[in-house]
Amino acid sequence: MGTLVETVYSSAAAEARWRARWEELAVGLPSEHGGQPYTIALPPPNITGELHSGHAVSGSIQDTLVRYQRMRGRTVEWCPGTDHAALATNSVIERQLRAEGTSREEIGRDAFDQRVNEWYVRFTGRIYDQMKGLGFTCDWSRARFTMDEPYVAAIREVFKRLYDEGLIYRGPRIVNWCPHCRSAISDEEIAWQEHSDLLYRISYPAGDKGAVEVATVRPETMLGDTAVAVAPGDERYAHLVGVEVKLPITGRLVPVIADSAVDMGFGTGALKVTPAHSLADYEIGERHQLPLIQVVSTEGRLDVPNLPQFHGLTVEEGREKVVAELMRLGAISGQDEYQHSVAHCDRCGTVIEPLVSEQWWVRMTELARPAVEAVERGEVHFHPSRYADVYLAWMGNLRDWCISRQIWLGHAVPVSTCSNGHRFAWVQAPERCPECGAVELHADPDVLDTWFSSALWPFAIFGWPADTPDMERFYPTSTLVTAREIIHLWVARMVMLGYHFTGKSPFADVVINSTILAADGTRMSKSKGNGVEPLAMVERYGADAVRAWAAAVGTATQDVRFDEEKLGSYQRFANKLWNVTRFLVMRLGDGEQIPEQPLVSQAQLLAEDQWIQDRIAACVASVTRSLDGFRTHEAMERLYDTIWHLFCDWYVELAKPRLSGQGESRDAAAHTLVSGFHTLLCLLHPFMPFITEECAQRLPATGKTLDWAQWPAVQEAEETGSAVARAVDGLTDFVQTLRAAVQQAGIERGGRPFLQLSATAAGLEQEDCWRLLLLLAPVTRLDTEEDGAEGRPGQKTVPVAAGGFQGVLWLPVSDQAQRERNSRLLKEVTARLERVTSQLDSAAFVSRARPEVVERARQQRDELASQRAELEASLAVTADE
RNA sequence: GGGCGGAUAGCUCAGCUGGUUAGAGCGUCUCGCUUACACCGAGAAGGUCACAGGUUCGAACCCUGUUCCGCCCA
Repeated sequence: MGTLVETVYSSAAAEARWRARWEELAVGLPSEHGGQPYTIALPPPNITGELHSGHAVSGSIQDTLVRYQRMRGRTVEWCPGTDHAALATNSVIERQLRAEGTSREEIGRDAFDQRVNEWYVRFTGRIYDQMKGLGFTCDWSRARFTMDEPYVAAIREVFKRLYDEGLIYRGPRIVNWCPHCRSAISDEEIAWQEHSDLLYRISYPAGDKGAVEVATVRPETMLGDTAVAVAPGDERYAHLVGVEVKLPITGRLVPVIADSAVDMGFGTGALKVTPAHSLADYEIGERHQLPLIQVVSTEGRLDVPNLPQFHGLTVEEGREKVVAELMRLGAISGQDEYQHSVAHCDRCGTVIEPLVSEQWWVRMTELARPAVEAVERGEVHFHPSRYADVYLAWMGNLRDWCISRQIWLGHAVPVSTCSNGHRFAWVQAPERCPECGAVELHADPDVLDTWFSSALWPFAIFGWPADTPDMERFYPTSTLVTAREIIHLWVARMVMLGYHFTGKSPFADVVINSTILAADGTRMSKSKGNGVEPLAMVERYGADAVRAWAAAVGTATQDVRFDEEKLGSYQRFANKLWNVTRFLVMRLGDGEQIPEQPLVSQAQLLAEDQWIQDRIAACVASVTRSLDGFRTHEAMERLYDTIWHLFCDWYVELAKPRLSGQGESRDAAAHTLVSGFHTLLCLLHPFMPFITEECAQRLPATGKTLDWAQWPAVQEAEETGSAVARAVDGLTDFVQTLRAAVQQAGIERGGRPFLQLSATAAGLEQEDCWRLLLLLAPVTRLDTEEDGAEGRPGQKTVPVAAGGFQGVLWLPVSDQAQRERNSRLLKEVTARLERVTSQLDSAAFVSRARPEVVERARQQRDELASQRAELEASLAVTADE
C-alpha cells in the first residue's frame, strides 16, 4: 500500500492496485449466497469504434447502481457485451476496403468475414479496457457478442416463431433506400439535413377543364406519377376531382383524386402523386389503389427504358433534363427557392431514395399492444418520467418494421425457398424442404437489421430460448440505462419482443441518461474531432473524478456541455478525501484500533458529535432515496457537500483539539471521526470506488473491500435534525458572521475582540456554546460589560446575530464606521422584519399556511425584533456620545 | 408541421411535492503556508431567477402567452 506521506493523491497507482484486487476477488461475479438478484444488461456498444464520453457517463451510472445494490446485499449481475452493428460496421469496412483500392466483391465473403472479426477483436478488447479503466465491475465471465453462436440461435428462433405466427412477412413496400449502401435502411438510420432547392410549378393539362398546377422539388419523378391529389373540399379544384389530366412528356393520363393528406396551403394545393418514390405518396396510393411506376433504380438512376433520353441518368442529371424538357414544352409555370429537410443516409451521407422494394417486415400492431399497456400500467417506469410520453407517442403511430438489409455483414435472414417454391424459416439450416423434401434450396440473400438482434439482448444474453439457470435468476433484468435517442430504436422493441417471447417486460426501470455535448454546445462527433476519450480523462483527472462528474451530470438534464473544469473539481475532491484520511491516521496512530462497536455511549458524545452524526444520518437517508430514484446527480451533490462542507470544514476542525487530550472526550471524538468518515466513504463508494477503498483501507477497523461492505442503515431521522443539531447548524452561521465582522473591522491576525452573548439557540448549553465559539471564531469571551473593560479602550459595540445567536462584538472602529454598519444592518433587519410581520398580520397566511411555516415566521419575527432593538440601542448610544 | 427540453452570479450548472437571507464549482478581489490538505483555509464582491400576464396568503418553482437556443419525430 502506498505511503501516506504524499499530500497529493496519485490516482494512477491506486487505480491499478484496486483494479487488480477487484479482479482477484471477482467482485463482478454474482454472489452465490446473496439476496434478491439485481440485473443490468449493458447496452452493447458497437464494434465500430471505442467508447466516447457518452458511454462513460452511462456506464458510470450503471456501475454506481450495481455497486450500490451489491452493498445492499443483492445478487448483482451486470452483463457486458458488444454489438456487431451490421450497417455501421459494414460501411466502415467498405470504406476501409475502398481506401485500399478494393471492394467486398473483390475480396469475397471469407476475407470480408475475416475483416469483421478483426474489428470485433480489436474494438471489443479496447472497449473492455476502457470500461475496466473506469472501474466498471461487470461480470466479464458472461460477456456476449451479438454474433456469438448461442446468440445467433436465439435470433433465428425469434425470427422463425414470428414468421410462423404470421408476424413476419415478405413483400413490396416503400422503403428508405440508400443508393450508396444499396440497402434499405430504417427511419431511425436517417439523418435529416436542411437543403435549399427549387420548388417547381408544373402545369398538367386537363383537356377542356383547363389545367392543374402541381408544386414539386422532384420534377424528375413526374415520369412515375399516377395521380394528382388535392385536399377534399378545396373549391379551387373541386370540379377537377375525378377527371384525368395529361402528364407532359409521357402523355400518360392520370386521375385527380381527393385525399386528406394534402395540405391546401402548401404550394399550389395540388400534389403530384408518385407512389413508388415517396412515402407520403405511397400511403395515398394505398388508399386509392394507385398503380406503382418505378422510375428510379436501386442505383439511384432514372430507370425509364421507354424514354432513352433520360434512361440511366443520375437523379440530379435527370432532374435538369426533365426540367429543360418541361420548359421546352411550356409546362413549367414557375419556380421558387424552397428550404426543406432532406433525408440522408446516417452512415454514408447519401441522399435517400424512397422506393418500393421486396423486403422483410414485422407487423407491429399486435406486438405493440402489451408493450404500451406495460408502460401505462406502470410495469415499466421511465426516469425521468416524461420519457414515457416519448415512448407512448411513438408506439401509437407505428408502421411495420423493415428488418431486411441488403448488405453482407449481419445475420442472414433464416429463410430458404425450395425448387418447388416452398418457403420456410429455420433455426438449423435444413438440407431438404420440410414440405416436399426437395434438396435444392435457396437461402434468402438478405441480412437482418441490427436492431432486430439487439431487441433480444436482455434475454438472449442469458441463454434464451433454453431454460437456463441464468434466465431463471437474472431475467427479467432490473434497470436499463441508455440514451434517449434510442428509445424507439431499441427500448421499445426490447419491450415488445420481451413481452411476446417471455411474457415479461425485459426490465422494470429505464433510466435515460443525459447527452454529452462538446464545450461549445454542439454534438460531439468523430468528424469534428471534438470528442473526448474517456481514458484520456482518467489519465488526467483520475477515474473517480470522471465517474463523479458522470454521476453529477448524467441524470440531471437532457443535455450536458462537457466542462473539463468540473473534472478538476472532483479530482480535488478526491484529494480532499485523501488528506482527511492522512489526518485521521496521523492523529489517531497507525496501529490504533477503533472498534466497530463504539466504546463510547451516546451520553458521552458532545453536542458537535451528535450534530455530525445527525447530519451524516440525514445524508445516508438522502443518498439512499436519490439512488433508489435513479437520481445520481442529487446523491453526488449531497455527498460532496456533506463531506467537504460539513465534515471537513466544521467537524474535523471542532474535533482537532480534543484528539490531543485523553479520556472520554478524546475517545468520543476519535470514534465519531472514524465511524462518521467510514459511513461517508461507504456512501461515496459506488460513485468513487478507487479513492474510497484507498482511504477505507487505511482507517482502523475496516473490512477487506468496500464493495462488500454493508450499505449504512437508514435511520428515520428528520431532515431538519434534532434540536442540538439545529443549534450547531445555527452556530456555524453565527461563526461566519463573527469572522466576517472581525475581518472587516481590520483586526490583525491573531486579534480576538470581545464577544458578549445576549441570546443562544435552544438546544445548546451555554458552556458548550462558548466552547465551540472560542474554537471556531476569533473572539474572546465577555460575560459582563465590566469585565476586561480596560482591555478595550475606545472600542465600540457592534451587534451581531445569526442562526439564533445574538450578541455584541467590541471592535476598535470609528464612530462613523460603526454608525454606517449599524444603520445598514438596521435597514436590512427592518425590511425583513416588516415583511415577516405583514405576513403574520395577514389572517389568510396564519389560517392557510402550514403550522410549521407560521411557527417559523413567528420565531423569525421575534429574533428580528430583538436584533432591531439591539441595533437601535447601539445607534442611540453612538448618537449620545 | 408535431412533440420535448432549456433560458438562474462573469462562465458551467444545482435548486425535491410552491414558504431558503436563491446555492455549488470555476473565475475575480482581500487576507492567511495555523503540523490533514496551497489540488488548501478564512472572508468579500457579484443574481429585477428570459419577457408579459395569471393562480395563490405566498411563485425561480404552478398556469397562459411571447422571444431566443437545443434536441427528438414527420
